[in-house]
Amino acid sequence: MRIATWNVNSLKARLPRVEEFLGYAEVDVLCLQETKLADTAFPALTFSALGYDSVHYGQGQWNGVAILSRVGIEDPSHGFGDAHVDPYEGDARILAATCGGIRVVSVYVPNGREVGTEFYDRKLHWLGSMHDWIDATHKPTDPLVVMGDFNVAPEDRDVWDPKKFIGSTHVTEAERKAVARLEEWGLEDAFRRVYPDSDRLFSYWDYRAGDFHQHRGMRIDLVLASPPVAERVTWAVVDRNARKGTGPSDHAPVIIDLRD
DNA sequence: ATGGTAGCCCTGCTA
Repeated sequence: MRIATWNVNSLKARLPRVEEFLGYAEVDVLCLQETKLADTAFPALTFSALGYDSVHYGQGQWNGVAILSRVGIEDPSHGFGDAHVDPYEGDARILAATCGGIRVVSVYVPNGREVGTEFYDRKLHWLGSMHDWIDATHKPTDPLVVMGDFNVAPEDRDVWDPKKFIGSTHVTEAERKAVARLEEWGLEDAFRRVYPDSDRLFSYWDYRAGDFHQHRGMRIDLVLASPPVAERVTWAVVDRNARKGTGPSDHAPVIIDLRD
């Protein structure tokens, strides 16, 4: 079983690239973030024609998350539920569904903008609420994968130049602790399981200043898997070709293979 | 000092 996550930075602008990706990548499950579409504009029929069932949780102009699957898609749900505060209430940032026996969660964590702003504080709050929601509704023994754009680089080796990021969002102790808390709960960074000793393996490159071609990137798109899923991981890759060519997203897909 | 690009829609805001 092959699963993948991709922040597409507008599915309307990126649909040809997503169709192309589905044509060669042989993914069974694909989580999308930043579709920037209303649910009524989501191209479910296009995906259906390619063999994928899909669910979408969108709001229109911003955010928006989706799950595509060719191994079934059941019991979709979105948001944290009434028991947990969503400091970005109204934003379409989290969607879950069961695909091929795994509870799959597609997440788009708030960016945080700048340290010291209310946006940064709400990002940390949002990550805390996601932890509490996961803890209240799942068990580490469940087959669970939480994947998407976390807007956090877990370690210094996950950014192109740690010195350049001092004082910036995505790398602060508090953000990293929020991700580490998910790992303490039982989720494992599936990409790191395959590449425990590698550095500078990025999933995002700013559009500006030729960052992609200068290898100035960050690894902020994560696949966090519970033990029953993590122990099935056989392979992982960032599809850097999807970041090249005409009209790419600023993120590349992260692909994880699981043994059956 | 604050660039550089892309995508959205109130050609400014968000990333």
